[in-house]
Parts: sequence; structure tokens; C-alpha cells
Amino acid sequence: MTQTARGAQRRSVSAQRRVQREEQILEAAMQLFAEHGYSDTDTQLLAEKLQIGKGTIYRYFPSKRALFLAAADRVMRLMRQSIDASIQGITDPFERLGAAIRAFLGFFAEHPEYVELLIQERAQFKDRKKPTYFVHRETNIKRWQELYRSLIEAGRIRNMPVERITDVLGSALYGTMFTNYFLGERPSVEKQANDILDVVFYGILSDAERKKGS
Amino acid sequence: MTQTARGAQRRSVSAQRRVQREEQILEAAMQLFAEHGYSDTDTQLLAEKLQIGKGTIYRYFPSKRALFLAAADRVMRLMRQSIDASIQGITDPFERLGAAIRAFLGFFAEHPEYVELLIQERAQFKDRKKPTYFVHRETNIKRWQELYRSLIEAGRIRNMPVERITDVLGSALYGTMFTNYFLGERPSVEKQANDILDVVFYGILSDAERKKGS
Amino acid sequence: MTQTARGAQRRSVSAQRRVQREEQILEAAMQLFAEHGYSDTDTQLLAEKLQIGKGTIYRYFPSKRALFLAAADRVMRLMRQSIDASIQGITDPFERLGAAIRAFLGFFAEHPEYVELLIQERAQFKDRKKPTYFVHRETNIKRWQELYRSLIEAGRIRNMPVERITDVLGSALYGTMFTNYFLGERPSVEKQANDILDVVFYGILSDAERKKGS
Amino acid sequence: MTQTARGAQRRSVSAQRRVQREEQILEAAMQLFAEHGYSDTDTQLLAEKLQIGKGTIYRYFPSKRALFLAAADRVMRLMRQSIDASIQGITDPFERLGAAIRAFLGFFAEHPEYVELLIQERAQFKDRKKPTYFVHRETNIKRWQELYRSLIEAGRIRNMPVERITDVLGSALYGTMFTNYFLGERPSVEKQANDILDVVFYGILSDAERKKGS
DNA sequence: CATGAATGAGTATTCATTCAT
DNA sequence: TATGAATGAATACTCATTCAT
Repeated sequence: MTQTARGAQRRSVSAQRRVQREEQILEAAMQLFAEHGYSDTDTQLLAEKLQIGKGTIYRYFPSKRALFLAAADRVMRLMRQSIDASIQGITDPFERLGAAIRAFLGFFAEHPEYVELLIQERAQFKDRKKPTYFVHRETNIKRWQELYRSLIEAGRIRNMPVERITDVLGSALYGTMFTNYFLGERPSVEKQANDILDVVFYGILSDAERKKGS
Repeated sequence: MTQTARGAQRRSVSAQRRVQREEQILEAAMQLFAEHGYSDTDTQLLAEKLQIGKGTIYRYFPSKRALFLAAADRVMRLMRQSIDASIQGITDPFERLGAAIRAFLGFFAEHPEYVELLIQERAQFKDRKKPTYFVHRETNIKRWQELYRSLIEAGRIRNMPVERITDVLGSALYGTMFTNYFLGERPSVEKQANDILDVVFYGILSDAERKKGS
Repeated sequence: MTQTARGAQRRSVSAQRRVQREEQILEAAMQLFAEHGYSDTDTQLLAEKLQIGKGTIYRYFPSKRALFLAAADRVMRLMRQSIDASIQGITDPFERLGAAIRAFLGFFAEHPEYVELLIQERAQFKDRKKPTYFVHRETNIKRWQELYRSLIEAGRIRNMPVERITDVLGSALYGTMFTNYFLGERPSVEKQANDILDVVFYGILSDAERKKGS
Repeated sequence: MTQTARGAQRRSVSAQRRVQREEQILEAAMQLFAEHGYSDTDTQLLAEKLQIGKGTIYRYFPSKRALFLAAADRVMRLMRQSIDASIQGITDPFERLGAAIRAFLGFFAEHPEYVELLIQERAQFKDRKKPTYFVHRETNIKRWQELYRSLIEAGRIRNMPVERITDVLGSALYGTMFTNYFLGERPSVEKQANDILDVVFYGILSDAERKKGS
């Protein structure tokens, strides 16, 4: 091994350690931010929880604010990964949709503290251009709209602007996530997903009423 | 007029003045809380805006916290009034539903700062048992569920648990309210209401697909 | 007394109180700054010495820095007053000069802490355009130069640029002030003033040597 | 060469390297201390400037304080060397004096940062018994007083206590050094030295006025 | 010998709340 | 009843120093 290679490896090892340490800090920070809220979480507490010095935190994140925003970004990264993994290998479009909805609701049901973090982000950093959630939302929404478009062409979804679908369904999911968090004890993810799919797929009108409308 | 009556009247007059003053303070407080967030709104600023002494605020509300919560409650009170007024005199159930949805979306579209207040409430007072919004939600939801039940009996809505309808529709509205606030520029209330009603009434599946499912 | 007059008086009374309080704080601050140095003086200590709350200090001075600079300015204001008072009513130019020199040295001999403050100012606020001392120096120096000019015209001082006199004499005084402070125990002000005047008036050369030079 | 001799030599070589390194560190430290002030100079910055690790500095100086004081001592050592060199080989007493004055003023004119260091020393280390400057001053002053004494005996300087001369002249130089530093743009060293010598040698009084005084 | 990651003591400033006037 | 001057608890962040590698 050459000098350079050794140097590169050494650097890479320390860079790896750094990333690990960052993740550890973010994980702990997220829990505390979710538990006590942004303002009431103090760096001292976080340092104690991590069993490290306060100064060390500042070696990895330049400010409490930056730490919080990194934690919020991490939540969205994890959500994205979770949903992507859930639809991996599924080919039927409706099944993909169902899987994604279950993954979304399941992700936040398993980690209520992530919801809290999204709320804190909005409340504390009103100035930040756009909440993390919506930055990620935009990226994903395009893919779903393409899916809906092809389903309309295939005659499986009735002809309508695809934005209508993503808007209504997206809002229902977003709203459900918050409602679940705020109300605590709630129906299973499975049931909630089925309820949403039932209404959104079939509508609530009776056959008789549907005919009147058309 | 007896002494007692005069005393009562005097008291009543001053009580009326007190309520007026409380409203003035709440209105101003709400604007500031929405604009700067709870922590960054300081009593000094509020006193200046109201052109009164800081101490005077404390004569009406025992603490900053109490003031904020009263402001949040006021928002819900106003929302309730706005929706109630919108469905006043409408008899057709579907029209009532449409009016209520438009009133809900319209209320928060006209007052984005109210949305901010609901967010701040959640973020800052995690300990408060249940967010104001959901306290009010429960009261209202019963009435709508009765409406849906009678529509099912009348064969205008297909047979399904009414909770499914209120959950999905409620979430869609709640989610839309937040999404609208976070994304700023959005479609008109009219269009959004129509989109939601279209999807929730008719579903998105094509007739051919519906048959497969049944 | 009219309403307006009473109002004005009330305002004037509170303004007077404010000035008094400012002076009290400056006096105490100056002592602490001189005793411990700028960095090692903490606001807590000052508050305790004054028997007031820390916050109160900040009602009068926006920052520790501002407080310090105000204290330094106060020193120069007091010095100026002291010198002005000392030459009051003296008409003979040489006597005025002697009085001023004695007042200058005496002022700092009686208040060694003032010297410390000037040093701290320079050390801590290198960015401030010009030390307080030199701001005041400029104002005064003109007056003395005029005095020297008239003495040259009157044939009492030999013909030479007046700047030479103010530069050398000013430096000697400035240097003496510092030397006195740094060395502690020193000759009396009277003796020091006489020594400076003797050298500056008559020079150190013997008559014989003077003739060679001329 | 014996084992011991080789050992001694080896030690001597490494001791030499050590001294070199110490000088490098002092030189860099001095610049930073002068530029940013004592408190605002942090060891990290110094390490970067020197391209060495922070820990290494601590191998040469036990603390930031010790490092600073060593830097201040170094300034005085350099000043002494500079003045000694300037009078080397000059035999005429008055010329020696002139050369020393020019060397003193020139030294600090060329290195304004040295003045800053002397100020910082006083401001930050009030407890240190006596400022470096005055420690050195004492050593030198004796030699000059002997010179003046012999000049008085030789009838070239009028009869007066030699302390008077060193006090006034010393203060004038010390004061000039500070004034130059604080005011920035100043007359040339040559001119300033001449001004001081003119006043101190000949006094400012006219011949007529001198006769009155005697 | 050299390094730089880790540490935690130390501190200016803010702001909700009180209470004398 | 209204005021606003006074209070002091609370807290993010820095940086000299250490020590494992």
C-alpha cells in the first residue's frame, strides 16, 4: 500500500467515524427535540444523554438551529427510504399505491416523534422557505402523477386531472398523520389505509345517487 | 332604580368593557403570535401595539401562556361561528356539506395567521391534553355523522361506517388547510372544495374498474 | 401650575433620576473595570456592588461594551473639568501652564484607576477609531498652541514651531502619567511638575555648552 | 569523541532546534496578539498560522499566558539589542544620546505591533509585579545617569539632579511612543528626535526670559 | 514527538412577571 | 385602575487545555 493510499484510507476511516457520530447525535437530538420541543431542549441535556461534552456537539453542528434542521432533514430522508423500500418489487399500480400509503402511515405511526419534529420545524423556523416535508413532497408527487396518468390511459381510473388525485389523497394522508399524532390511540394502519382507499377509489355515493350526478 | 340595580348595572357595564378590552388584546396578541411565533413575541411588543402598559395585559390574562391559549380558543370559536353561519338555512344535506367545506377552507384561506396559531399551540404546549382544534372537532363530528347516517338510510350514500367518511374527509380538509398555508399560493377555495367533493363522492376509479372490485 | 407644566416637571424629574442612576452605575463600573480589567469584570459582580438587578444595568446601557466606553468618556470629561477649574482666574500664561500641568498630574495621581481605564480602553477596543484621550487632546491642544504663539510674539518664548512645544510637553505628561501608574510610589505632583517645567523651560545644557550650539 | 560528549552534542543540537522553534512560535504569536488583542487571539488560530498542531504549542509554552509574556519579554530583548547596536562605537556623549533616542523611536515606529503588545501586557496582566518595559528601563537608566553625571562634572550640562533628566526625557520618549502608535501617521523619527533634543537641550524660553528666571 | 478531538467551566444578555406609585 | 421600572432565572456558545493515538 502506498503512502497516498494509506492516507486516503485513514481519511476515509475518520470521515466514516464522523458520519457515525453525526448520526448518533442526530438520533438523540431528535428524541429530545420531539420530547421537550425545540426551545425547551437544552444543549446541556443533549450532551448528558450522549455522555459527551457540550463542546463536542458543536464540533459536529455549528448551532442548535443547524442541529435541529439536520434532524428534521433526517426524518424526511428516513421516510423516503421507508416508502421506497415498501414499493420495491411491486408491479401492480394499485398495489404500489396501497403499499406506499401503508408505508407512509406506518412510518409515522411507529415514530410519532417524527411528526412532532415536523411541527416543531414549522413553528420555530417560520422563515425557512419551505418546510422539509414539502420539499420532499414535490419530488415524489411527480412520480405518482405519472402513474395516475398511465392508469387513466389504461382506462382503470376515470378521466380527471391527476393533480386532483394527488392533492386530495396527499391532503388526506398528511391530515391523517397529524390527526393520528394529536389524538394518540387510533385505528390500525391497515384499517386507515383501507378506509382511505375505499373512499378515494369508490367514493361514498350510492349507485342510485351516482346516476343522478352523471 | 334601586341602589342594587344601579350597582348591578354598573358592574355589568364594566364587565362589558372588560370583555371588549379582552377581545382587543386577543386580536392584537393573535396577530403578533402568528407573525413572530410564540417565543419571539414579547409582552413589551404587544403592549406597544396596544398602546397600553405591560402590567395592564396582566390584569386581563394571568400569564403569556394563558393569553396565547385564549387566543387559540378564540380562533376555534370564530371558525365554528363561520361554519355555522355558512350552513344556516340550507336544507339539502349535500349542499350543507359543500357549504361547510367551503366555509372551512375559506376561513383559513382568509386568515392564514389562524393556521399559524394552531401550529404554535401544538408546538409550544405539548402538555395540554388535546389541541383546541380537536376539542372542537369532536363536538361537530357527531352532527355530521348523524347526517351521513340518515343519508345512508335514505339510500343516497352507500352503506358504510360513517366514521370512515368523517375520518377521511376530516383528514383531507385538515391536511388541505395546512398544505395551503405552507405552500402559499394555491387554487381557489371553490376549486379545492369541488376537487375534494368530486373524489369523495365519486371515487377515482373508472366504471370498468369499479365492476372488477365489486 | 398647568397640566403641561406638571407633565414637563414630572418628565424632568424622571430624566434627572435617570442621569443620577447612570452616574452611579458608571462610577461603580469604572472602579470594577479598573480593578479587574474589562474581561474579568462581570455584570453579576457589578449588579451586586450596586445592589440592583443585572437587568437594571441593561436598562441604562445596552451592553457591557457601551457601559465601559461611557465610563472611559466620563473619565475624560472629569479630567477636562478638573484642568479647566485649576486654571480658572489665572492670568499669567506661565502660571496657567504650571497650574494645568499640576492639575493633569494631580488628577491621575489621585485616581490611578482612571489611568487603568484608559489602558483597558485601548487594549479591548482596538477598533474604536481613536482613544478617548486623543479625542479630547485635540480639542485642548489648539488653545495651548495659541498661548505659545502669543508668548513667542511677546518675546518670552524663543521662536520655534508651537507644535514642537505641545508635542514634547504633551508626550512628557502622557508618559509621566503612565510611568507614575506603573511604578506606583512616585515623587509628589509638585516636584514632578517642577522637574518638567525646569527642563522644558531652561533645557539641560550648561551656559557654556549652549553657546557652542548657537 | 566519548559517549557523553556525543550525548551532550546531541542534546545541544536538539536544544538549538528547540530555541529556533520557540522563536518561530513567539514571532507568530506576537503578530497575532498585536493584531487581535490577547483575548481574541486563540490558540487554534496560532496553530494554523504556524501550520502545527495546537498541542505542539503547549510543548513549548505551558499556557497561553506564559506564551504571551514570553512574547512581551522578547520585544524588550529586541529593543535593547536595537538600541545597543545603535550606539555601538559612538564616543561623543551627546551623539550617543541622540542615537539612542532615534533607535528607540525608530524601533517602535518600524514595529507598531510591539507597542500594542506592551499595552496588552499591562491590560491583561495587572497582577504581574512590574511591566516588562520598566524592568528593562531600570537596568538602562543607571547607565544614562552615569553619563549625565560625567557631563555635569565636565560642565557640559548644568548642575541638576540626574534623575530629573532621565525622568523627563524618559517620559517624553515613552509618551511619544504611545502617541505615535495611537495617532498613526506621524512626523519622521528624525524630526521627532530633533524636536525632543531641541527642547530638552535648550529649553523653550527666550534669552530675555531666561535672565528673569535666574 | 506531534496531533487535534474532546472537554466543560465560564458569561453576556433576554424577557416574563411583579409591584410601588 | 394603570403603569413601566426593576428583577433574576435561564441558556447558547466559546476556547484554553488535556491526552489518547
